[in-house]
Amino acid sequence: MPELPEVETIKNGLLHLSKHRITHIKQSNKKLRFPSTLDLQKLQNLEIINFTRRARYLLINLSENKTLIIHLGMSGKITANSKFTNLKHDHFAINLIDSRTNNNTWLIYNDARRFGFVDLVETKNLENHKMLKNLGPEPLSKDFDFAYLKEKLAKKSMNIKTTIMDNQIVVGVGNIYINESLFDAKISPIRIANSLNDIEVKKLINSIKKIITKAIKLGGSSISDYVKTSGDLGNFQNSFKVYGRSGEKCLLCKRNIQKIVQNGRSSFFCETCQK
DNA sequence: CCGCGATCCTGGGGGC
DNA sequence: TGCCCCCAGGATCGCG
Repeated sequence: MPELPEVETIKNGLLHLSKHRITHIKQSNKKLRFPSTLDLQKLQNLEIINFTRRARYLLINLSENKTLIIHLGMSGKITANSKFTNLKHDHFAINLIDSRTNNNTWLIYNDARRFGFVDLVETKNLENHKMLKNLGPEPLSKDFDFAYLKEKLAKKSMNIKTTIMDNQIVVGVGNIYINESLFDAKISPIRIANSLNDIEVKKLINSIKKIITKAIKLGGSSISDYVKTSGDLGNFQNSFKVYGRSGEKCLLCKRNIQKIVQNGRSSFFCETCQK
């Protein structure tokens, strides 16, 4: 799925649709992650105020104090098109009109695996939504700092990789970016979280911020499903140093990159460079 | 409270 | 071409 850089890129690709008015909505009857009790026709005639993001959730702030929450699961895509052609796995499509120019845009949500979801809430209740209320800090925020992470890791006896992927510790760092961040920090994914010393905690924070920042700059990582709202691919996949490179040579020491499985997810790392 | 595995889905790729 | 198995940017739930 899209991790934080992919959702941030999608959000940025939609900003020009702020101030547009919703005129038509198409919705399939397939369930996404949750059985759909939401009737998107409620969106008719609402105006888009702006687009924001929290963790991996795209938030569309609407008139009448409503917010549409969208999560892309593993394979969700959002594109902005001049036409709606109802492709396989299109789950909803929202027609937007720019009142100044009468320009028409379809915002289309497509998700083959249907692990994503959509919900509509009163904006004042947004932070209390069950999917949002227990989230940790944003990785690029000041709150994600040495003192915070040191305290969190001290209580964790599982491996550092799985720990960082826990959204209650820090949000949006998924399987690609944790693998890349641990390589950058030269820390092995199998290290127990509470065994990291102060220098390692600082390095890990710096590496996560650096990798996430670079990935946003490059428009995210396109492996199989992810595309930008324009339909174009992201570029960070060309910067992978360990993710997906098992059996290939480490760019630093030339030994082979290893692949192991931790909590059901693949981990890629260099046993020589990461301690 | 913790760690771990199963689970929700479809599609692509490799082996045979 | 086809079948079968494994794998995939996530996150929750239930078990011991």
